[in-house]
Amino acid sequence: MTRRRRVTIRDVAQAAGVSTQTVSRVLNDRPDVAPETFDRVQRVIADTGYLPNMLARGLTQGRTHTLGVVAYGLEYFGPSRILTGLEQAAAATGYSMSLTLIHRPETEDVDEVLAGLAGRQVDGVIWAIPEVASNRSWLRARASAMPVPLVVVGGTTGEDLPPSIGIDNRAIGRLATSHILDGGARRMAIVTGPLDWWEARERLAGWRETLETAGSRPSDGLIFEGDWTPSSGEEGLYELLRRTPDIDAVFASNDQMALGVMHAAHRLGLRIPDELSVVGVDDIAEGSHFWPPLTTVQQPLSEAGALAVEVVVRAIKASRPGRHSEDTHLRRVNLLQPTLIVRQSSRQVTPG
Amino acid sequence: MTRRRRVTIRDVAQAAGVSTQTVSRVLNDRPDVAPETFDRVQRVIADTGYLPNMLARGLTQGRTHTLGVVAYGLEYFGPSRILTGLEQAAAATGYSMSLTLIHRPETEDVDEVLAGLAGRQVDGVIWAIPEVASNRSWLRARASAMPVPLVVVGGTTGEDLPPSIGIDNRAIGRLATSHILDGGARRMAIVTGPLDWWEARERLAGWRETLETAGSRPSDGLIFEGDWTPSSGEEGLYELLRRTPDIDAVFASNDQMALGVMHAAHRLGLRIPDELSVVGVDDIAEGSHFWPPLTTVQQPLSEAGALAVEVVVRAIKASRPGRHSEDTHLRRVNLLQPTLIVRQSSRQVTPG
DNA sequence: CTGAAAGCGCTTACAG
DNA sequence: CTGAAAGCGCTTACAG
Repeated sequence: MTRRRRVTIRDVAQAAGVSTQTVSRVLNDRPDVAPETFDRVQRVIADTGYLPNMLARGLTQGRTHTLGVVAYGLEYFGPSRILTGLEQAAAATGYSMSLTLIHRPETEDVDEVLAGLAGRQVDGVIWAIPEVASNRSWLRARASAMPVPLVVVGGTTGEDLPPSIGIDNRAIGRLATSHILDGGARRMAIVTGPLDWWEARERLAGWRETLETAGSRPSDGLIFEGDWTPSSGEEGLYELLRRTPDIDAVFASNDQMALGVMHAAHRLGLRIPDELSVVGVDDIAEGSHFWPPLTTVQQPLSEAGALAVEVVVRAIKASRPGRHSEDTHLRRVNLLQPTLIVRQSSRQVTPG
Repeated sequence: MTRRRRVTIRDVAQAAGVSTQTVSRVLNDRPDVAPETFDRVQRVIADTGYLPNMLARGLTQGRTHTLGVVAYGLEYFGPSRILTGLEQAAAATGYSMSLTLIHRPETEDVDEVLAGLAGRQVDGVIWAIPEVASNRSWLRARASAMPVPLVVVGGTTGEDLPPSIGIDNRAIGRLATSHILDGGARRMAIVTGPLDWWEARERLAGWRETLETAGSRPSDGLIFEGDWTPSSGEEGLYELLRRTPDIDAVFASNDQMALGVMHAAHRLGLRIPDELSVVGVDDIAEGSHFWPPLTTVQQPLSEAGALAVEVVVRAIKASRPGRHSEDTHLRRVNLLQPTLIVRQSSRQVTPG
């Protein structure tokens, strides 16, 4: 299948009997074209199926209307939702998306990823990698060297880092923990995510804070470090019960680990929620049909993605020549609030 | 933050005291450069942090090393795995990925999506949209009008359609059904996906075929059409039992619906697998920790994504001038085989 | 082994 | 309202 040469602006100009300049005016909807000329050119464009070459346009205009997105772990719930939010907001704003996936969140060879995006002349970069280990510190150096704005989604950033959009993960821990306390729990354990993840540490901190405020002692024996998988949740409950047999509630830092905890409870013959309250995080689609249906904390993930696009697009516009306004309306750290979803895996306040 | 002007090939040439032409030779690793010159230029490149502008390169070379990917339903298991496979294979082959998400699989306004990709000069397109309703028929017309190769992943295509990579969904139905029959089921129902989906119809056909071969009658009363969600699985079991009270096994066309079926069974006090065998499809991460752990059929999804990249890249190379070889080594329809994963939700063959 | 010229397909000032 | 010229940042023949 031989592909024929593509139609160019010259072909259109020739067919319409005008200069390429005039065709360009029509393409860009400039006002100063005679209505008659406009129509004629438009007709030729439709007839020939002409499509402007965006490479050429990008080369002359110095912008590509493309956002570079660097993400990790599309197979997980959070990242895939964030990405969906990103893509839709980008499309709605007229940007297309160049996606690069990272294999490990704490990887260090992202220099070439950023270089690749810069070489492809993206107008801005959205960094959708969770904060793990020290992967934020090298981002600092890289981000300032980038020729275009960069925004982080999925965590927080400090003073000298790019703007960020994240979920208030400490609030997640507080919401889950107070709900469990309200249900009358006397001994609440936690299965955390990997503690080199910021999100995992924050959820733990929220749990700890809330317990302390309530006058309870969040001892280390009540903490089990999982790895986000159902298996680690299962293992977690076994281990926690071994250490502290009278546990009557578990806050699992995601729904998959909560499922593992419930699985272990079933094996041990522990009734949920009567003997063990279980609360997760994420609100995965399966949660409402677990046995029993899982109480969980929902995060506004696609909203975070959408906001990231909004912020980076605003930064792009602010950085264009002719506009040297301070970006005061750009908050640097944005934290969105989670929502508790109560189902049957947690004991409720008993009236009276 | 004012961004300084980017370094161009001219800057490098000037600093190294050579022509841009020579710099270009170094960039592209051409052999005919004096070693000394090569080193000098390379050093300037490193010092200045020069990055070739890919737009300019694409404009002159007529290729962008970018693949356009059109996908649907990233929040679902299948699509997200396929996308992961796609991205990794693309990256490994030196291609970057321009991602567009569709909101409904049977949508008709994808003309502008394809036009957008063509305008951005992608070297090839991967169409990762499931076959729903008549969305393949309009693809036919569009695909042949595309100036670059297009490959479909996630279904099959006919004679006059682009090459396709898919999973053998009929085999999925057969695998699940024979496994259930082997376990001694006497009355097996099915909860299908939406029947305007090719995958759903094929899994149903595999179920039907297998039952017929076994001498059983796959009556319509044993078929419930779900919508892939856990809720529809739950509703499905209630309805099926109403119609046929002696059902002792259900093949659910995905794991989420299988979860819904198990949920309904728990509510009804039906023991799994003793009174009801349940088998799903997908092998989602949660399945191994359902109660009981779910028997399921796994699909090689990321392999399908990787193969799609391989096929489209081969087509790209074949379509480049100077190479008019028939693409005989390119099978047009590729069907990958699924694998059964046996856990505890299905009755096993009892020896003796 | 190296460079001057032309061109990829557009848009941006600049004239008229 | 419209066009001739120059240029975006590269690479591709073509000379030497």
